[in-house]
Amino acid sequence: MALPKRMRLQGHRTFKYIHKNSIKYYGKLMVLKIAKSSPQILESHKKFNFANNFKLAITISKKVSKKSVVRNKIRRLLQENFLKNYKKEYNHIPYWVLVNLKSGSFCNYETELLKEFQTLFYKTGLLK
RNA sequence: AAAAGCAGGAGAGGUAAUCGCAAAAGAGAUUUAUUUUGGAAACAAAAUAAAUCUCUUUUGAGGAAAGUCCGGGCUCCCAUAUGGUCAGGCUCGCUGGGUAACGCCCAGUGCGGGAAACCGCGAGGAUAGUGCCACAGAAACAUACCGCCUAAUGCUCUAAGAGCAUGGUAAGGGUGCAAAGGUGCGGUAAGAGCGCACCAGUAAUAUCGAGAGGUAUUAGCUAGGUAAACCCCGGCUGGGUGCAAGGCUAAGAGGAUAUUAUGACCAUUAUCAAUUCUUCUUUGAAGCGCCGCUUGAGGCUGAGAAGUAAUUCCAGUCCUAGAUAGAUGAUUACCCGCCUUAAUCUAAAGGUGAACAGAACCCGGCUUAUGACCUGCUUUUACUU
RNA sequence: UGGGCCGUCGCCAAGUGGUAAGGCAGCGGGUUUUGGUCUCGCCAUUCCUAGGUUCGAAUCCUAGCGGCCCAG
Repeated sequence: MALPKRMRLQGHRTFKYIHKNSIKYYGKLMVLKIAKSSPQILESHKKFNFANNFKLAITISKKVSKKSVVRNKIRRLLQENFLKNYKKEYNHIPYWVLVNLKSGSFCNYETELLKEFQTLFYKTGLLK
């Protein structure tokens, strides 16, 4: 399971925008950053219809593990878990979410990761 | 026989289905814009373009994609007619060949290791010059500490002879990683390639080889090590920049240069417009919005041809990832392989599909990582003779 | 993706081929009724790892491992 293209965040500017103007929710292993969508940024991508959608991105730093295989596995795990709880009605929530994994060893704590991910999402109150 | 370790080899499970992701192609639907046709008009139809959605088909990571250590392609900037020379750079440095090129590969030579099979080698020059060689030692490159010698010369004592000086020596001792080729015999006052035999090297000649070199003969010809110290010799090489290279798509302002035009005979200077180059600013953006972006020194097959081989040539066939906060995942079934249970065998049940690891402009190498399998070697344990 | 720097005792470090300085910490002794201060002694053996050059490498050369920083 992977995210379809319309739900991904794209482009340098969007990430700059989120880093500047966002509400942050801290956990032990990760940080959630949430911002209202600003579809003006995406006009240059020439995809007008989905600019207002709910969008998500997951970033994992090299400090988590140096091997890109491990980082890919973690990303897929989180995306799968997100898509299981996701419904089509949520499509029209105009928010962008960025999940930032901090440094640390994740290899043994897969279940803990997923728990944190869900509790943090519950805190934000976006998906009900 | 089993286990462990080391080295090398080929290879990196297959087929089908469901859900999900990416790219390409095709079909359909919706919306918007433009054009054409019909019409008095409303509008209708068709075509094209853009955006979105749905469906179908095809395709979708590696041997190292890694490290970024070399060599290229491609790219722009600087220099430049072309060629040569010099500087700089180079872990380039036995010979011949291969390659687009290489510091890579193949074959040979020499040396080192080994009983052998075989394995390894950065392998030009130390009489072109300079530097360094701690401690020790007389001395680290040309000297004499302890020694050895009185054959020669001088002096003293004097019967032979002894002592001292001038000397002669590099055999012995000691020092050290290293001390004027080594061992033995002769020779000598004592010694010394001073002479001889054998061994190591060097040079000349002859001969074999395409060459590095090999073999033989002759000549006493033999002055430490270090160039992975500077350096010398030969060889190669324009310098930088790396796809975040570079190019394209809005508007405005300034600068530079040349050409054309105007006025003047010309030059110079001034003005204006266009082109070109370039800098800055603005806007949501001008770093993947689009191109570069994947057909290339390409892959596969051929007991094809040439060659010892690397490799090249020929024929046939195929198009087989192009993402951009970054697609390749999950589940199930069968086959195949392995393991365990059980065991005379067959059959059966269960488990497992791993290790290293993820394309980011593209190729050729090198290096490093790697489970199970095959081959070889070593060690340990058990059994038999 | 590209580029640069570094690795020496538990910590901070000096060391440009010839026995690996020094400080802090630690351990032991002395001084003190006891502790601190002071003082004396001890403490690197694989200089991140593996090869090579050399008579001899922390240092020179090659390959790897690890850490930090910069560009955007």
